[in-house]
Amino acid sequence: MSDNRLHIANLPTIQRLPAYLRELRTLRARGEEFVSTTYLSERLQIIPIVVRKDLTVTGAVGKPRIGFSVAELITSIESFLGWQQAKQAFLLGVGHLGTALLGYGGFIQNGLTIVTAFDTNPTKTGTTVHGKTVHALHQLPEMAKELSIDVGILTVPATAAQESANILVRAGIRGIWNFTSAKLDVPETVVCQDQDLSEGLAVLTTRLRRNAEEATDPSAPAATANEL
Amino acid sequence: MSDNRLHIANLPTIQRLPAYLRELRTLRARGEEFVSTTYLSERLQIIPIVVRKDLTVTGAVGKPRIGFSVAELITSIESFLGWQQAKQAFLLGVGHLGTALLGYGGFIQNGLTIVTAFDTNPTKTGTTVHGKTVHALHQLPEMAKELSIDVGILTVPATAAQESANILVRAGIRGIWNFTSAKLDVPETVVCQDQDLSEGLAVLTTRLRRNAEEATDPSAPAATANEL
DNA sequence: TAGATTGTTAATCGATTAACAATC
DNA sequence: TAGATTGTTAATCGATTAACAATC
Repeated sequence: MSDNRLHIANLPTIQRLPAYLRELRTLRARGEEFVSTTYLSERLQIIPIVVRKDLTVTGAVGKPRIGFSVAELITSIESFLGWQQAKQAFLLGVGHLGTALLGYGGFIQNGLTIVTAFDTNPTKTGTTVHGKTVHALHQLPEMAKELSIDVGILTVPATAAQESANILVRAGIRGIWNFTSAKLDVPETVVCQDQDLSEGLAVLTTRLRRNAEEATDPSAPAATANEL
Repeated sequence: MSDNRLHIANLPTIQRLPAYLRELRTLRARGEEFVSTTYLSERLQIIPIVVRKDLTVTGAVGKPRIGFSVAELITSIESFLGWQQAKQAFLLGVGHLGTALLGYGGFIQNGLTIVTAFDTNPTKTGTTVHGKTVHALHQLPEMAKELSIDVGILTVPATAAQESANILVRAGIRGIWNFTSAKLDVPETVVCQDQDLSEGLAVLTTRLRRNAEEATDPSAPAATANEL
């Protein structure tokens, strides 16, 4: 078990970190200097020991009896997530969802700046959506060379997803945030993160069905927080 | 270990089911009658044994040497997820994201129909967005009584999220799909599914950071599919 | 029959939870 | 000092993976 293990955090932990960060920023805005895992636990409905384990992973160190420095904890989490310096992103596909993401202001706090958008539709190229110019897709390689782009956000139709991903890969982009339902083939050097709404919907409807079954059959075991 | 356990599937399995379903529908459209787990495994980049375990959970039964009936497998997954008969949904908050979801055609295939939308902004109420009328929020309780609504989709600002959730709960809605970053308090009888973009972004940026570290330090252990 | 595929049982692995020691 | 909180080590639990038997 080498030291390298230290920097391998588990997936659930990583997914919980943004929630801590949000709460911590609220505390900072209120001028709070210290925070305990007990407090975070209650606010976020996560059991205390999980909070403690999660924070440990980020390298944050607390003071017994006092808790964690809010400012230090924010820095620890941000640096762990790589959110300290904003990643530059291209958005591909200015449809409904692409437009919504262009207008979403929250990404800046989460270390992501959408630099500009691309589309193949000539009625869209040249227009400005939420303050960002929409360029023709064929301009992407050239613009990627000039700007230093880390991430491509894919909001194109599923049928155009692989082709768009190929363009991003060829342009040297290292990360793809894939909002389409297509399963993409990318080289190992490129990270592809699927953001599939149907996953969340599947969990919701399954939980609904289970809840309904419990209501009609009280002998059925209730799902624990861990199960669903 | 009672028989009831059979209907408790694990979360990762549930999240993978929509991908199988999508692939199966493509096969059905092509007129394919049977499919093997080997095929699904290759198409979706999921190892065969996981596919087999996942399909077992839905109650589907295959034929050795032949595979699963595409039609039966679709039915098994749909019924497991509760996607056979579409759930009726109200959407609250017709901003960028709400508008995008109203315009998204894919929900129907995933057992969800957005019946109508609500907003507090008088410039929006009365208008039609992607074919759906936007009603004033105060009309919600009355309309929920008339229509049989299963799910509320929350795309309001985070600051209005709890208040909106309260309205939904009072109107008797049993499931909330929460697209805001607010952590909601709801009764145990109500299922609240958080759909938080920042979780996915956290995973993406952490994987990017790790990939970059591996590139500079080849001795660092590569993350397995399981880790991230 | 041979072999591809399903389905089950056991082993491994990792994440969660519990217990408790350390500390300010 | 007493006690709340951190941090670590061990135990439990569940999901993944492996091995293999069953079957058409």
